[in-house]
Amino acid sequence: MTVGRVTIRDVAERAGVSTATVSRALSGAKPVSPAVLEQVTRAATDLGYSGNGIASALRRSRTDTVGMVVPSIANPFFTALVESVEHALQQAGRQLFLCSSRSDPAMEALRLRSLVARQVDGIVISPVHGTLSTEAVAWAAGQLPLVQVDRYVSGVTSDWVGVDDDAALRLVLDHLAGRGVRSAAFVSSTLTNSSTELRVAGFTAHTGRLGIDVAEVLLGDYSIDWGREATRRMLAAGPLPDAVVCADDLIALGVLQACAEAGVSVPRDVLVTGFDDIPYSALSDPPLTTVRQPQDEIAVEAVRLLSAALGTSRDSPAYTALTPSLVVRASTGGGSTRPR
Amino acid sequence: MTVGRVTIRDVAERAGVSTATVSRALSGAKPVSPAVLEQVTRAATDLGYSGNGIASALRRSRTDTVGMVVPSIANPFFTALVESVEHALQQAGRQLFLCSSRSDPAMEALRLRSLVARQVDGIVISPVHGTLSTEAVAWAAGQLPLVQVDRYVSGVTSDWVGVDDDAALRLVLDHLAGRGVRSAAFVSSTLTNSSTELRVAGFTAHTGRLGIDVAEVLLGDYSIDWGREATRRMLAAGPLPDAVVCADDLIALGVLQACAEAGVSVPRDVLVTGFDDIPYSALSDPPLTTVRQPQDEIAVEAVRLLSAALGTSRDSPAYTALTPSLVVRASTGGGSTRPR
DNA sequence: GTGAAAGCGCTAACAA
DNA sequence: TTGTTAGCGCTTTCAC
Repeated sequence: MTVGRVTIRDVAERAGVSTATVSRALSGAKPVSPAVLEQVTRAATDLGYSGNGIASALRRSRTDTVGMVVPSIANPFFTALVESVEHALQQAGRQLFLCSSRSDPAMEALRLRSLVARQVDGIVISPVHGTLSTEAVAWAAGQLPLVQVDRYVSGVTSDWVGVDDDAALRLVLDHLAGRGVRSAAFVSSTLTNSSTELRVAGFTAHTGRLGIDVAEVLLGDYSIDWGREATRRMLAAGPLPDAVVCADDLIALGVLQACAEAGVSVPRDVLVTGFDDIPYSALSDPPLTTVRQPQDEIAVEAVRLLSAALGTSRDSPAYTALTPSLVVRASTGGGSTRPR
Repeated sequence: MTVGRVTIRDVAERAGVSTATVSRALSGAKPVSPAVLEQVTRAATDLGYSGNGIASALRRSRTDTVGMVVPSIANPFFTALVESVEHALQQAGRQLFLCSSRSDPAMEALRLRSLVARQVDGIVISPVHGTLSTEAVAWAAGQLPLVQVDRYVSGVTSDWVGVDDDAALRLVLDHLAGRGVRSAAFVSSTLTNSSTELRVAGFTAHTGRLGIDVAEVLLGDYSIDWGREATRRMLAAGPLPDAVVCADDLIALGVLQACAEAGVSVPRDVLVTGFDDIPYSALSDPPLTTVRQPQDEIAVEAVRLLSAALGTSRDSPAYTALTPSLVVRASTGGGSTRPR
């Protein structure tokens, strides 16, 4: 039911003061005499006054709201990141306006335009695409403070916070080498964003360093379906390598499922690793060895950078790569150092 | 970098017309001569004009934005629902402002106040608590159109869309009875919201009808951890019943994990069922028999009801319970009707 | 089809 | 400490 909205004037009249005083009393921005404060508070609650954030935002030209754009909210990695960011913002008295770009650069551009039009104070974004996202992200970064997380597009002057992908692949491949792996395939998304590129590069570099044979590099998208599909293709083409390294946990879960369907035993016949450590990676059959991202730290750092940017005009951009860790589970033979 | 914002006046000056004309040209609300349209469009793009949604919202007193409040965005059921709602809204030219209440009524009240202050056009909410959420939800429903989804609080005059929980439990228990189950436990969240209550009631009613012995009803929260914990308690207390019925998939995944740890075989020693059909329920060990919610339909109907409410002042509230379906997987012995 | 002008609800100078 | 006043940027009558 839409009731005729009660405005600050109604409260002012009832309290017998000016609207300015009501504003000051309710916001607590300027001192107000105790008696008046009492009057105003009474009047406001009596009338059920709840303020008009739009009018306030227009006048103050700030909304105390930060926009966040992620490629997907169905991916548990991003939902965890979103929760962390929301939590960090709350400490700073800000709200989060969340948008999903559905891995579509056009949708992403739309979301960015809309966030800028809505005058959010800043933006946290994990861009969809390494190049197709550039224009929109660069434009938005020119309008207001913007921090990229997890992924970044090149050619945009903005802060970035994410994980050290090279270090992550080093952890994974050192671990696999220790398990006696001599050949490995990499299942990833298409090379359309920075972290994917860095992971593929890391895979190539560290297999090279360790003398592990690169059986195959399959590029699709970050989904369970793609992991399943990629595995079917590999199985159709011949025997699997010693290990299948995946660029995220969803892909790895799909790989595990396809292996189970095909009667391929993990870890006996093949070792499988994921990336992100989403909650479900501990529950699969077998549980998944994976790279844990410090998403809480990523979120805190992103919010810190944004808050800093809200004050100053422009510092030189900060690129912060946080250190990942390896979670060893049964999909690579578990915690014991049993040789294969 | 915050550039001095370009306003409608800048565009008007450059195009040599009035601000009114610019507004009409850009919004397409009123007809404008082709020549002027061209001029204005040029000027706008030249200057990189992007409009001020706040000012527009204040003037038009509508934001074309709908707020959504869910208990958790970590729960895949809610993220799927959110994606569906977002998609449905997009068709209607509206945006979604998403908030998580983190299963906390106080946080929920905060979010609702904030959404109302931000003048969203309407609200879609899945309330945290059957009684503790009432005040805030009722207040918000008094301010603007509001639709409850999945769960509802009693005592609030608003539309509701969800699933028929009684029918769902009938599906589950008929299936289990067909598998020869004579005793069953129910693992759920505490009875603090409508759908939980209805699921427990459905469990009680249909076990009674089928002559299935109710071994235990354990109440905690909707999480993997609680499912694991509840199972450990049952195992500590004695042998498990023939089946463990869970109020959602997260709980069921926890139950499966605890069974695996304890060396209890599913489905040989015990049958397990979930609720929601989240993506990971097909990937667990064993894959989970579960109730599929028609979340796309729920979302579409919720948005339809909201759109209707935006026009009219008040219809009598609609309670829409959609029909669920059963997805049979290995955790209850799979699709075959192999008797136990 | 276009312009002038009023004003959405609020807050920040500036006076008093 | 409080009131008066002037807008924030936009849309929308109301004239022309």
